Amino acid sequence: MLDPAIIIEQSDLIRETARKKGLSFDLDRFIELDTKRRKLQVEADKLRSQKNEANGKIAKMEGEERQAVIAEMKLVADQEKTLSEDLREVEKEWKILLLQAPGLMSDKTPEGKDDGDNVELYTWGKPRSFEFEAKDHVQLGLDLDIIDIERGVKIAGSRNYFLKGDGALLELAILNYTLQKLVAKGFTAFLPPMLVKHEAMLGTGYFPGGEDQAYALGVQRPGEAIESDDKYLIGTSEVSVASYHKNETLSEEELPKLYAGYSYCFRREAGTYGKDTHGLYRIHQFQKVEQVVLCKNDKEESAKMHEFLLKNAEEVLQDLALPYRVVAVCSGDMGQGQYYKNDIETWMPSRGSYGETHSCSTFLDFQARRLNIKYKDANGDKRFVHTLNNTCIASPRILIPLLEQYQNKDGSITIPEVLQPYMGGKSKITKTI
RNA sequence: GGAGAGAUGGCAGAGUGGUCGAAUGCGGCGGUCUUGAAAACCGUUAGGCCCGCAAGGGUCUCCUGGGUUCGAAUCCCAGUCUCUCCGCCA
Repeated sequence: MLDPAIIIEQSDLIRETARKKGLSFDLDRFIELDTKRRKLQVEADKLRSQKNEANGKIAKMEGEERQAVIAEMKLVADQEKTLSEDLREVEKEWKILLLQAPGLMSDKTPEGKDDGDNVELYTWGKPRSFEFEAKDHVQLGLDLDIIDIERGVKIAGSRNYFLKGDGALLELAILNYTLQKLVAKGFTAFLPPMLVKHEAMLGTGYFPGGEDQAYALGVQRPGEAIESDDKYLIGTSEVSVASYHKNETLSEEELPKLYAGYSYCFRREAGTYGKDTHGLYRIHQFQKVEQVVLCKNDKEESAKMHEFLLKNAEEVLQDLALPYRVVAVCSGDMGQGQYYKNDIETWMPSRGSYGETHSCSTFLDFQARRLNIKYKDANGDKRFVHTLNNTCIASPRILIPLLEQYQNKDGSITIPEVLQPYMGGKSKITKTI
């Protein structure tokens, strides 16, 4: 959410930002409503003030005089009621629009329409060249009996899978390794709720707009029965962890908060029919270790944190010796609330390209305003924190490059050294039976 | 799932229709005293919105949303959450 004052005062900038991000935001309507809202509030406040003044007096009056004033105030109360209703109506629409206003955008963000316009900043590592015919992760998983997509689909529908045996253990190893690494860097580990209230989705900026992508429990959809739970499955632990301090005022000394959320993530992937249907790339359920940061309301500070989060994720890929590149996400591929965003794309041999595995975002105070998370600064003033987040590892997508890059000619998979302690010391995944 | 109790400021806790945004205590902050500290004493100590260059003023908020009333922390309705007891259960 933007500071409403900014929308009014810098309307040209906001209009431009909405255009660049490809968002529709009815700025003119917002300004119109804002003007109306102020006017109505001034009038309503005046009538309320009249009422309050009379209330004190009526208590002390008696007889006819009292009855006369009460009769008079009855009229004022009626007027006030009508006016308040109008005000409430206007505010309602005003708030809905405010939630749709685009967050500010960094100068560093390249302008573009979609992910095709993202700009590569640098690469790390070299894709492996195979001296034998390499398999893709689906074939490897099937042959080693560690990934079972067919049965996953049988049980849970399209875009579902089982991880099995060493496949299951490997995923846990990667996640555990990553979490430990973050904890060693000062992060606090979180196992957050995966089922959250509407306000958490709203506060982090996924709603309104992203309702299609979230699994909802007990919420009425067209043609479906109504149930009483109004709960949503998170698409990322960012939703729960960033909301952790909702409606709280922190002290400046305790910032930055470095949080590592570990959870399953659920995504409906609506509107992606036919896209990335092969293998474990685009699926409905995965596990992720997410970095979430709350820091001071200072662009330099959040830029520093952004760099920090990016490097943490890169380190994990470097530990795993997986080649990757970092891109600057362009305006059109960025979310409503994001100020600056980098994706890390890891080399995936079977795709013959880099595929998105991480997403690092700076929000400034966009989320903090919605979540009402403040801190008291050195002057004693209350300010909204800045929030950031970045994937540290997400699996099973990361298994795609991992399995494919680490495969051997005999069909076995070498387990990266850093993961071996998390796999009971095992160094290879081989065919069992 | 059944029965009951409750939700008030940072915390504890009064207040059951009329100057109540709210007593009191604790905590926090500032000060007096002190070589320093403690104790004691004095003062101060919520947030949102609106008007205003500012000083300042108005308004809203006692879980949330409606309602009754000239007037609601207090009365009514709905919802949420917490606690206790019983049942069920990973």
